[in-house]
Amino acid sequence: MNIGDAAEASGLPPKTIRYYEEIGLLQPDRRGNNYRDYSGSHIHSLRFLARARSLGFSIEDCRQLLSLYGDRCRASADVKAIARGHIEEIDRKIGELEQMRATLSALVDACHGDARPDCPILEGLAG
Amino acid sequence: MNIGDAAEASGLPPKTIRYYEEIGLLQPDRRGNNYRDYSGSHIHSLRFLARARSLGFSIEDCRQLLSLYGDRCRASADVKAIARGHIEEIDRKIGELEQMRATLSALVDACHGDARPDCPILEGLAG
DNA sequence: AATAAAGGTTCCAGCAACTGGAAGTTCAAG
DNA sequence: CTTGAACTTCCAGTTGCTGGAACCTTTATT
Repeated sequence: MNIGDAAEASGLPPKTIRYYEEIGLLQPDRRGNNYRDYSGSHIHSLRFLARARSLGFSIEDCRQLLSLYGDRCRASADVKAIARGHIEEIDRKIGELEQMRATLSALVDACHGDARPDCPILEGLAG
Repeated sequence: MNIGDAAEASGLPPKTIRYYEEIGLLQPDRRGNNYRDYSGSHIHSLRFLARARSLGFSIEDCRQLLSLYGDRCRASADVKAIARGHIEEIDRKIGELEQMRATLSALVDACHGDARPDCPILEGLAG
């Protein structure tokens, strides 16, 4: 299967798939014409990667998850630990964003937002 | 005022301050020895930038906000529009993260997380 | 059979917003 | 006078791709 079809099948752009190969996430076979050749299990891995990335896992997390995915003797505890760590990270980010949102939205509410130059938002930023 | 003191006064690292200069956010004076020289109003701008960045405004947003901040004839509506746009962006990000969190946390809850290889998280990622 | 279009290949550059490090001034203290 | 801190510039690396150039192979059309 050519990279274009692999892209179609996995939902990842060809560029991204080549990039994943470059950083050693996934090594496809090569055909006589030097074209990459993706098997069913490659496609499976690509879809796995696509989902893991869409859930916000870092590339390094993905590397570990993929390795655990391919390890028939893995302990589910290892996977769970990575996922838990990632949830904590997500919670941290959500917290930060909500903090920003609250501050910002207080400033926006205080601003009349018309043609006059007086502006509580800028004043708030100026401190 | 030297860059080290400006860093101290603004809370931004010297590297960041130089970077802001490089991208044209803020032009300090130069002394005879080629050292950068920051005035009170420079410090004010740096603190403004530090706060705006900590609220998640992009550098380009900051550039506009800083320009509005320095414009005595600005309309507060312009500022409010930028801030509103940014809040929307924050809301979008929060939404995405919460979506991820929900999916991920369902997977984590389904995973027994012990020494056995059976793992709903990996199965979920595999699709 | 010739050719054009589509899809493959490599490599290099760039995005955001810094950050680290090297190599070379200049300044302040003892 | 020397040591060390703080300053200068420039280049490389971070994360995770993405765009483009230059070239090769396959496929479709004439």
